[in-house]
Amino acid sequence: MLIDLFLRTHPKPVLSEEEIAALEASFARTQEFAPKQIVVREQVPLTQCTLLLEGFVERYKDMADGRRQILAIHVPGDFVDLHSYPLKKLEHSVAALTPIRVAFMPHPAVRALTETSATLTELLWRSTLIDAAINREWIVSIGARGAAVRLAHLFCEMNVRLQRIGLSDGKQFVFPVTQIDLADATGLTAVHANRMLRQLREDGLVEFRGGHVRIADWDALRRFAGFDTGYLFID
Amino acid sequence: MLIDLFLRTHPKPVLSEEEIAALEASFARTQEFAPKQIVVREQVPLTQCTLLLEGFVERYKDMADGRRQILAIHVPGDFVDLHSYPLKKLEHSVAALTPIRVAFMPHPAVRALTETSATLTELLWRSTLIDAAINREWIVSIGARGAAVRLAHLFCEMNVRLQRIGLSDGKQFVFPVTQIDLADATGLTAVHANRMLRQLREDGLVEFRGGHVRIADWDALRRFAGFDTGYLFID
DNA sequence: CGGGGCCTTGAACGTCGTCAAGCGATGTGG
DNA sequence: CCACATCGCTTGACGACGTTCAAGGCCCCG
Repeated sequence: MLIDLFLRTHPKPVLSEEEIAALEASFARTQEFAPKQIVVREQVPLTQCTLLLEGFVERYKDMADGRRQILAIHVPGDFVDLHSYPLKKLEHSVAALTPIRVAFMPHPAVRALTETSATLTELLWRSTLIDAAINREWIVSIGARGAAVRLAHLFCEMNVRLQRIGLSDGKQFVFPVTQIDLADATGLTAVHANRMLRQLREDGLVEFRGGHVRIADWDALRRFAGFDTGYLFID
Repeated sequence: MLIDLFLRTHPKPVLSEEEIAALEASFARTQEFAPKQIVVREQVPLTQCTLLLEGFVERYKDMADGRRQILAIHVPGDFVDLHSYPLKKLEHSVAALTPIRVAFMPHPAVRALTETSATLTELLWRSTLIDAAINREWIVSIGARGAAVRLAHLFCEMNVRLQRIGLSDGKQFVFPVTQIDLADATGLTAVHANRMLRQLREDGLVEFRGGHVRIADWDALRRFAGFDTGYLFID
C-alpha cells in the first residue's frame, strides 16, 4: 500500500475502508529520482501531487545573491507538494537528498476525493496545515533561538518524525544531509554550524557525523532545545 | 456582505452565485475585540473559524525565556484561523493589534461547504496555503536576509496586501504596529530595528513613524528588499 | 593521480544584541 | 491640575554571537 506510511503519521481523522481504498486508488504511478535531482521546480504549472515513499527530500529557495534557504525536509509518508493542488504551482523547489521513490496523485484525482468524502478532504487539508505549522516553528527557531539551540531543535524534530515511521529508534537515525544543508536550513553559515555541532557533541547532547545523528541524552537535548511536540500535531 | 474583501483577495477559483451565497450564509455572528485582546489562544479546542472584517491582528508565539515571535500579520479579508478547521486547535495565539471586528464560521458549516462544492473546498484550502507560503517567505527573510532588508521586505509585503483591499494607495498606508512588534516579527531587537528604520529613512527608501508607512521610492525599495510578489499568489 | 565536495580549525571582522539613559506623549490618581 | 508611572522611541557604548576569509585534511570518484 502506497499510503501506509502517510496514514501512520495521520491517524486522524479516521477513515473508512472505502476511503482508504479510494485514496490508494488515486495514485497514478511511481517514479524514482537520484540525489540532487529536482522533483518540483518553482513556478512550473503542476498537475499532480507527489507522495514520498522512500528517501529524503528538501524544499528550498535559491536567492539572487547565491544564498539558499531550506524551508522543509520531508521524510517517507509525507506529501511533498500536496499544496500544489489548490495553488497550481509552487513558489519554491523540491529536490531529492537521497535516492527517492515517489507516487503521483493527479490533481483531478484529488478533486474527486474531495467530492466524495469530507473526511478525506479534512485529512488531506490537515496534512498540508501540519506542514505549515512546522514552517511556523522554523520561523520561531530561526528568529528567536540561538545557533546551537536551533540545530538541537531540528534534531529533536527529525527524531520524533522519523520515530513515527520506524526510521529512528529514539536514540539514533540516519539524517542524510551535509553540514551545509543544516546551515541552509537554520539560517547559519556552514562554518558556524560546524562549530555548534562540535559544541553539542562536547556537551554530551547529540552527535552528528556523516549523515547520522546519535542522541547522547534525549532529555537533556529536549530541554536544551526547548522542544515541545505540540506543533507536530501528533494524535 | 461579510466575504467581500476575502473574495477580492481570492478571485480564483471562480465561484458561482450559489457558492458565494452558501459561503456568506455560513457565518454565524460577528464580534468585536479591543487592541491587545486575545482572539484565539493556543492549545484551546476550537469549533469555529474567524474571518477578519476590520482592523489588524497578529499571530504569535511566546517563548519560555520571554522572547516573542510574531508569525503573521493579518489584514481585513483574511481568515485568521481557517486552519483550525482541520487542526481543531492552534499551536500559536492570535491577538488584536487594533480594534477589530470579526465574523465566525462554525466548523460544521465549513464541513458542509466542503461537502457541497469541491470548488469552495479548493478556495478555502488555497487561502490557508497562501498563508503558509507567506510563512515560508518569512523563513527566507529571517534566515537569509539582513536586518534592514527584512524590514524593507515586510513593508513591501504589507503594501501589496493592503493595496488589494484599498488600505494602501501604493505610496503610504497605516500599519498599526510598534517598533517592538516589527522587531518581534523580523527576529530583531527593538533597538536594532530602530536603527535600521532610521537607515531606511535616511536612504530615502521608506519611512515608518507612528504606525504609518510612507514609501519614498517604491522601485528602489523593491530592489533593495529583493521583493517579488510571486509568493502571495495574486491572480 | 588529480579534482572536488565536505569537514575542520584559526583569526579577524562586523552585524546585531545588551545595557543604560533620556525624551516625549499619554494616562491616571491624588 | 499636577505628580508620577508607563509606554514607545531614540541614542551611545560595549560586548557577543555569528560571518568571512583562509588554509589544510580527508575521502571518494573519475
